[in-house]
Amino acid sequence: MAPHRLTPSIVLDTYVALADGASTPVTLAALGAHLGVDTSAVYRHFADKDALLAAAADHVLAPVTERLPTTTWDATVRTICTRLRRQLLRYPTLAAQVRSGPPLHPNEFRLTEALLRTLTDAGFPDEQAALAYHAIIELTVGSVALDAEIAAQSTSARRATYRRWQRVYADLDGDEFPTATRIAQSLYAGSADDRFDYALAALLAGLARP
Amino acid sequence: MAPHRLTPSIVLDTYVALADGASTPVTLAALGAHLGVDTSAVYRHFADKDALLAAAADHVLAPVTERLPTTTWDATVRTICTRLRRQLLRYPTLAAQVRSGPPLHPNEFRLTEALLRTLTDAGFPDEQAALAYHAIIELTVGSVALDAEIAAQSTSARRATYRRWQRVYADLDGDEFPTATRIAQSLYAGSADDRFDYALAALLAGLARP
DNA sequence: ACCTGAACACCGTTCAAGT
DNA sequence: ACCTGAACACCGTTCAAGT
Repeated sequence: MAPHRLTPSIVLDTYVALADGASTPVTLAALGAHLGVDTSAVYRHFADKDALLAAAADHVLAPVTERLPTTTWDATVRTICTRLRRQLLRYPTLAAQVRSGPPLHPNEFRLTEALLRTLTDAGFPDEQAALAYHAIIELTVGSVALDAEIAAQSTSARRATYRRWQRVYADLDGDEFPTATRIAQSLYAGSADDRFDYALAALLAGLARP
Repeated sequence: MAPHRLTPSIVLDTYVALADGASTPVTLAALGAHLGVDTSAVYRHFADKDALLAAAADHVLAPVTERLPTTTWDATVRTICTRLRRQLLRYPTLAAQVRSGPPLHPNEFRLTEALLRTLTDAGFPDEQAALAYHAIIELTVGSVALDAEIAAQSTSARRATYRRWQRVYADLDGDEFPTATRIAQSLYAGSADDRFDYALAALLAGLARP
């Protein structure tokens, strides 16, 4: 069925397709099955699974820096971060790879350049641009780690989960947890994307006025 | 050697001790060996490894809310976040557990209450307190996911790693990456803790002045 | 009642043998 | 030159058998 003549890019594309929306790691067995090839054949083209994951993770970041808006600096930053978050939430098993190390691949370099360029063009001195870059990346990439598990669920399942958590807080002992019980219905309100947007807006506002 | 009479808290304490500073998952085999007990004996006291991890993660958060300062609201928030980050960096294999779900254990409830209480006392309306809480947690817990791998290294090894990364950016093609190459020496400057403090201060400033 | 020990399923990885 | 297939190490989990 599938071609028995592998190339790195065929392996990569197939792996990315399998990782799309996958909340548990994609095994090499699954990859081999979809390629119509023995599990071990992949080792001809990638040193190990980690190398394949790294390549796949960078592959998925390509859309992040395409055709960026040039209206205001914070609109550009928000676009980059929203796209980055979106891609990482779509490929949760690759997001771990992006978190684990610094951006040392082509599309990650482009992402870094775009953010740094936007910040320095906006008037941030070099050192503050670097600190702002780190802050923005920590919030954006970090937020994915918190939201990934829930993002994989359907919209209705997600809302039900959030409601369940709200109830847990509402049902706590009011003497020990007066604030949590009182504002339980405000916790996990709206979507995770909304909460991220709010956090990013606050961070950018704070970075601009130190 | 070790007692063959297990209790949940003996299992828990031993597991936490093994997880201290461990950058790779602590296996049940390692736990059994240190307890002087067969691997499978743990299943008498915890449903599975996930339950053990959850209990260990919460156990480690106990110091976060002890004797909090009551000077200013942002000093309190910073103390909570610094302690939380510190504990999660110390136990990287448990940090993943904290990230994966919402705070639904005793010490996590205390942490949530302390943050929400501090924010509402500072004058944040309920809805904004909840959004601020989520933003603060995303940055703090998320930052650990990015810094954990490096934090496990010794100070000198860490500095060498940062210098290596700076050189990678400095050596990029200057035409395609003009900004990254120019400010390469400002990237990964100082410690990860410094960069986190900067990010948290900016976030808190932005949250206070929406 | 609690632990042991063998067994199983799963997964990444290696390597000699095939074509 | 490239893939197959068997084998290995590792890890979480189950369960009948021991005491």
